Amino acid sequence: MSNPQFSYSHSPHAPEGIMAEHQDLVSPRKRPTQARARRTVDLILEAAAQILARDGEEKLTTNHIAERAGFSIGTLYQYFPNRESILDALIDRERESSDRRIRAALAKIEPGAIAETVREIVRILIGSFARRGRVRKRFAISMTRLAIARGDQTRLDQIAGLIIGAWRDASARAGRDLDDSEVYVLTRAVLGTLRATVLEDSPRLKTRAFEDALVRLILGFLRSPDAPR
Amino acid sequence: MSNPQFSYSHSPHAPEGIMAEHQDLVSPRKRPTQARARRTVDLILEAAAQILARDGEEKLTTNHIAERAGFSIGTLYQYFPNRESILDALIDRERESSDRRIRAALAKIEPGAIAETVREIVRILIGSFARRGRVRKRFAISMTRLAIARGDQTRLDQIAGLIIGAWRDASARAGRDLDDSEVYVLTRAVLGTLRATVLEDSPRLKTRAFEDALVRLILGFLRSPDAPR
Amino acid sequence: MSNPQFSYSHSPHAPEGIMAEHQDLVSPRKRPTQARARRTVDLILEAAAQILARDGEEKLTTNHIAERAGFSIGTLYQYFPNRESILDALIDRERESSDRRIRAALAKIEPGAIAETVREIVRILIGSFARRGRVRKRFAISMTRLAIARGDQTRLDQIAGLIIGAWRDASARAGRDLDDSEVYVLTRAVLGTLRATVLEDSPRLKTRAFEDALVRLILGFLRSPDAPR
Amino acid sequence: MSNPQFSYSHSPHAPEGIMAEHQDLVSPRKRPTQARARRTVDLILEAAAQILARDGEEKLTTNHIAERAGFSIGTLYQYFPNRESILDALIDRERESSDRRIRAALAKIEPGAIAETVREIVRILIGSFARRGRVRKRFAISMTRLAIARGDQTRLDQIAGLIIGAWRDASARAGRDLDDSEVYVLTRAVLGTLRATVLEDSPRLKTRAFEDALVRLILGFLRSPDAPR
DNA sequence: GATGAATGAGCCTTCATTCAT
DNA sequence: AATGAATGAAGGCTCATTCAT
Repeated sequence: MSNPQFSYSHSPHAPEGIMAEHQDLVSPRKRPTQARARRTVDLILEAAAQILARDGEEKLTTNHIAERAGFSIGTLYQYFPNRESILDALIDRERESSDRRIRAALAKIEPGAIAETVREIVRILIGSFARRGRVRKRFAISMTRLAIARGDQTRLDQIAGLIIGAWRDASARAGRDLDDSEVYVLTRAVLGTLRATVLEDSPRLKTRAFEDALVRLILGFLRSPDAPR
Repeated sequence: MSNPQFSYSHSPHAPEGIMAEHQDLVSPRKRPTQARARRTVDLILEAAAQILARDGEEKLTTNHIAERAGFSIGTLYQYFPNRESILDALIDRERESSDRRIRAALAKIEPGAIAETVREIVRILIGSFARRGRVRKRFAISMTRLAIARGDQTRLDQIAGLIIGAWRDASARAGRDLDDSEVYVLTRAVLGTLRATVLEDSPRLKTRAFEDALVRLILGFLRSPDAPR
Repeated sequence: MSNPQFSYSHSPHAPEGIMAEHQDLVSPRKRPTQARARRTVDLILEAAAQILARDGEEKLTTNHIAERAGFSIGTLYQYFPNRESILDALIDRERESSDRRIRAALAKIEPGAIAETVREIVRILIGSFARRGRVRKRFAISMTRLAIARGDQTRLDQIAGLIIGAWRDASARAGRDLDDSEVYVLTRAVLGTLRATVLEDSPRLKTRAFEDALVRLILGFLRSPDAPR
Repeated sequence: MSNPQFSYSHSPHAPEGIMAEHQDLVSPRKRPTQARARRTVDLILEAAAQILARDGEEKLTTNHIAERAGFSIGTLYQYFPNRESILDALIDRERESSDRRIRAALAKIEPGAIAETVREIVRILIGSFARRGRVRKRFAISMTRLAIARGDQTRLDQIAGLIIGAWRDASARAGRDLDDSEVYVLTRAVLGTLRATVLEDSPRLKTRAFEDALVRLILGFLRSPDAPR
């Protein structure tokens, strides 16, 4: 989370108690303690997401958001201290829902032949990116851009780490373990490919050939004879 | 080049003689004919690059550019029809200088063992991105974002294609050739990794371990037994 | 009315209840719902009218209007989507007040000898233009120019038509009726004369001789033996 | 001429010698004494006229004019002290050519029956306005607007006066002569009608019915029994 | 005589944010 | 709690005009 002290996402996993006790100048004007308030925040975020999807980033103004959400601009500022915080909350919301989906899928993988496990993982990742594309291409792209601009690793990267871990366990490999740089390169390679495919809006994403190539990339890397020199 | 008839980049490869005979009332802008004018254009682009590097994209306004360049806003608009065109010219300039460096380096590679060739290529690419990183991380990020937003594949992708080709020739491989999806994934993986490393401003970029891992990624992919399953 | 769905003139004839249910992101601007807002719109229009009168068309900039009205430029744009719409509203306002006055006067004419009726009408028209002249010659000129530039027939033309109709009824003429071209020429002649007199700022406008000449023009035309030649 | 001390029109009738001996701050930078200079001025005016006709008033900028004329902006300012003076010169040029045409046509009218004479005059006037429309509607409208904005009576009005005079002679009328107001109204009525027809871009202008109606307007006025009351 | 690079006030418009009601 | 009127810095851009070469 980019600013853990100031979260607007109401995910069941996000502890609500971290919030500051008293509000300084940058904090929200009002703490959404009541059910109605929570609903208002959701409506505002939903409006923002809609605008991002339908009209694009440049239309994502505070006034538009308030209007689309059906509130006055004043109300919006009662829940968010500034425009930035709305984007933050939006990104958090997105990331968390994405996280949940991937975690759930990973939990279902049964340990087995390494090739099978990798393919399963690849499918989950592709599905994760593809879903975004399905909902709203524009939204996905914008969210990615915003997250990157904010320096967010998009929790997917962490998850990618987990995947490596999962794979590590699943495999009964002989040779030495992957070192930091190798993990780093492998995750960036896979995620970078997926991101590029989404950004380019390539229809390849859902093809079998694409999946095969990604599997080949990972397995080839893992099975490669130890570091050349 | 986004607009071949109206380029501001003075690359030795760009024919200078295409100048239109007659400009109508809606044509972009005056073309810099005098030496002073040419220098002005360069100063403007340089100022834009500086702002991108030091202050970030959101400060890249026409007024700031003009100010930093030491000209009045009117002068800027004598040479660029609008803000967009400045970005275009900047991207062109960047891409061309990058292209030249990479091409020059590639030309020096001597055919040899595939592993060596791949390592050479990786070094060239890393060098290419490292230089960017050196100049200004922010600049690199912005340029990449701008190029992507414009649908530019950043000529690096084409070059990546060339690399694959070069590799193809260099190797006396038996098995079948790479198909489209495989080339796609391989280039995106390598470039994606490099980009991520720059964006994250990771010190890894210049380490031997990183280089090794990238080489392993490529060779592992190439040597992988044909399509799994 | 140039844009009947979005009128700023609070004429008693304009139904106020047409307000759109839902405005999308590109809709003009907020509609003045509160009393304060309504007053603001009026002040803005009043300021525009003043500037037109005192400083001329070229000073009629959005910034000047806002300043003279005593508001910030932002406020102006809360109620008008662009400069154009201010001019439109101004023209509407002018035309409606002019219409009302003329209609009211016409309603008072009692049927009688044609010569008397024509003279009454002429007096009403002169009065209508004279009032304009009183306010501000510059304003009148500008309004006329703007209205014409917009393709507006300035409702006066319609009214001129009504006059012809009224005259038609009033007279028990034998000969054939006026044809299109004749009506056209007669209205343009009368209105053209009045306009020229205002534009030239001629003191003639309020003289008896001028009134006589206009009456003579009209009666002469109407009584003229059928098609010459 | 709006500013007799500063004429750029090279009509054979306009005495060239009135020009000020030495140049003050507002005067042109250079007196076009040589043939080449005169040609330059003509080219500039011609360019301005073309832009007015093809692109409209809003494109009539000094830079555009210079460009279209094939000169640098600097050269333009060597012959005209400012934008205004170009418009003035343009209007003069137009008016003079129009004057000449009408005078020439009037000279050919042979004295005869009043009805015939009036019809001849009407035809000349219609032809004068129609020609404008034929060449470039936009140009005619713009010129008229510019002339009016400048308070020019467009010499046509004077000429209209001459026409009345001509008619006066031609007719062997009994009753009293026309008084000032009557002349004023009659000329404004005729000219106003013609102007309106051009501004409205009405196809009526060239019809026989229109001509008939105008004739009826004039004759009706002239034959009308003396001022009522 | 001619050029064209340079100027900068000023135009229209947007939008995040505040605050009185 | 909510409203929405008001704000004003800032952005992109135009164009008449000047002046060194």
